[in-house]
Amino acid sequence: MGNSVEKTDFQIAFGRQIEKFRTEQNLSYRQLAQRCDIDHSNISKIEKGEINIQLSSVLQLAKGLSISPKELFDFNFDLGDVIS
Amino acid sequence: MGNSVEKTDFQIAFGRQIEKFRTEQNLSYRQLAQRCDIDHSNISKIEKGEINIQLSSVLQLAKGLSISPKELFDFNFDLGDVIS
DNA sequence: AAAAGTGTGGGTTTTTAACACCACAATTAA
DNA sequence: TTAATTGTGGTGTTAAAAACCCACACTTTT
Repeated sequence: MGNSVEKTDFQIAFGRQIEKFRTEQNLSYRQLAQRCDIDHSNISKIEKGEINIQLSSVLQLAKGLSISPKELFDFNFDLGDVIS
Repeated sequence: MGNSVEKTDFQIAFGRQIEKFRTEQNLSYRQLAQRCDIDHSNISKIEKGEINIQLSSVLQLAKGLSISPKELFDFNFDLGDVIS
């Protein structure tokens, strides 16, 4: 039932970044979706850390938010917590 | 024959970053592979921009190179060139 | 009140990367 | 010379992202 994919802390932190930039710009899921060619329902899942997106999607999100990919990763994250 | 995935400028630029950090630390593919749980042959492909890796792999690479994910994206890239 | 927009979740199909290998030529070290 | 290491390709399997759709309760706008 439901998700076979686990949420990782990194995915969740990344998702929060997307949400932060999206809300700063007063964009809805559907509006951002239109700008970056990602389905609005998937953007919801990305923000909640439910999917492990690819590099191409990172780029699309950066484009849709008009920021550099680097800024999307501008958050604190402890690499020591990475399991494998 | 060969690759179904096209190299994008972004993948290539990202790959160059990996190569830069890896060579700065005098690591071979196999040495980096050991540190980040990614097969050495795949690291070769990532550096050449041949694969569209996932967020989890970005994190593994950052961990293997002992740098923040943000630094991996610290390169110039013109979002205006993004097609879709 | 009606219409439009919102976040959210479900489901299906197609695409594709991760993964775990193997093989080999060239280089470097013993 | 032999052995080890390196970068580089190829392959088949499997899990999951991406793309697409829809539906619904709730809020905002008209």
